[in-house]
Amino acid sequence: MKSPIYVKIVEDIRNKISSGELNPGDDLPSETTLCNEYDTSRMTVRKGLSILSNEGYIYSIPGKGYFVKKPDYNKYIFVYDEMNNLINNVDKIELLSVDIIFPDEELAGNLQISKNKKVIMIRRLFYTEEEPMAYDIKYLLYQRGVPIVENEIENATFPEMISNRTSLYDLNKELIIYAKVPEERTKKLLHIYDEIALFVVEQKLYDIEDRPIGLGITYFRGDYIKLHGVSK
Amino acid sequence: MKSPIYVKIVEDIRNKISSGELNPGDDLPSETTLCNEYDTSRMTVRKGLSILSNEGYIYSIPGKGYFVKKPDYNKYIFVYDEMNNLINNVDKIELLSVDIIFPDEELAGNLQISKNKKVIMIRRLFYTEEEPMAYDIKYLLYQRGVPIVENEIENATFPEMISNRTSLYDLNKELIIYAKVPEERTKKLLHIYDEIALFVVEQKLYDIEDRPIGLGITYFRGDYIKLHGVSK
DNA sequence: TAGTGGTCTAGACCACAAG
DNA sequence: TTGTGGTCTAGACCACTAT
Repeated sequence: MKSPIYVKIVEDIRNKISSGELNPGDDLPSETTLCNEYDTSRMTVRKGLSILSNEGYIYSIPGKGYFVKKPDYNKYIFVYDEMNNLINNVDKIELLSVDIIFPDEELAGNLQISKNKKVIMIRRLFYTEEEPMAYDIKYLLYQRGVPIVENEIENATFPEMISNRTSLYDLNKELIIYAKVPEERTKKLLHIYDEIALFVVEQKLYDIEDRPIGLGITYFRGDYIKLHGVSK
Repeated sequence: MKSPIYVKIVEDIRNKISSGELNPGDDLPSETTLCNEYDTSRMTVRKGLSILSNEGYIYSIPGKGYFVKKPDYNKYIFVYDEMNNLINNVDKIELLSVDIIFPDEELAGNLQISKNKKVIMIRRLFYTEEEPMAYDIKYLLYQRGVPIVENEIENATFPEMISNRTSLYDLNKELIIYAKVPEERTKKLLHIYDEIALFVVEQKLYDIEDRPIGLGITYFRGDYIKLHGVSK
């Protein structure tokens, strides 16, 4: 029933911040002051302040003190995986092609390689309930000695595809999303006969030193996908 | 030049995890074992483990030990604000209307209110370089005594609009994004003459108890917006 | 020089898991 | 009963900031 002292400290200060009693830029009482206020040791006070700092409420400047931070009210967390979204999940995948190609200007720039480096191109079609819902292209740096296992490629998400050469813990990723009108070729692939918008997701993978590993572009039928994000 | 002991502990264990020497589900040495390995005190070991835990590499179970966590390789962080995106920023805003309305079925459901509760509807048009780039509608719960300051409404992002009644620290938010073909009315507003897709962002605001405060829908011209997200 | 936060110690007691 | 992590103490030394 009784909660730790540091939780009490966290709650008190958090309340003061969200109620407006403490405002962004204001300084907090010093650690020793809080030790006296809560009749506890410095390590306990620091544990509480460390939590508030991790939660983004405060920050500290050595030699000066703790200060209230401006809230980050434009940040959202999205869970994205080309196979699953808010309104439809992929239940069948057709592997259209796997090729070794030389990149054009744009792709070479994206992958930060010269145009004579080989690139693996994988094209797939995603289905849901027998209907094509997305056309997917991945470009991966070609690496000698790292075999392409078609079976694995066929059903893998992009991070999974490269998990045999880069640890998923070390992978940096980037998404760019936008809407666009489909071209004729894409309309055919996705069985689009009426006017339907495309929802495009470009996914870039980088290694731990931020060198590009791969580029993926997924063209979703606009009526088959919604992405969802939350603050906190 | 010399770094703290806990940093060394963090780096060592993080390396073991990303190199594959330690795998998801594996257990780590106990705190006392690490105390001996690094010839340091328990609080120092715990500081290191606490950082790894915050970074999502490990978790602990009281009485059992520390374990390696599966990486969260589908998570992305987006910074969204209806006024600014990867390719265009809003530089002029036209306030189309501010009305008090009664919600239809759908809106009442979204805001979790009955249909006889008043709702404020704000319609705006966003411009960039004299071109309309987005049509924006906000629905806010009507609160007696909280005045509508047109001047503030006109230029505010959604979280800013309600910052006088709910602390930005306590605000929970949700985004739903999708692509769609514009209706005739929207095409006129956004000066769309060719075929152009719409990029739609629905933004829901909740108070700290997750009660809805407002719903915003922004219809961007597809050629004027790209959103950007990163892992980590 | 006095005050601040950052690192660290060598103990302690507790609740909980497992054998 | 032993080992684990969770909480907490009462000190210490350091580097940095402000006066």
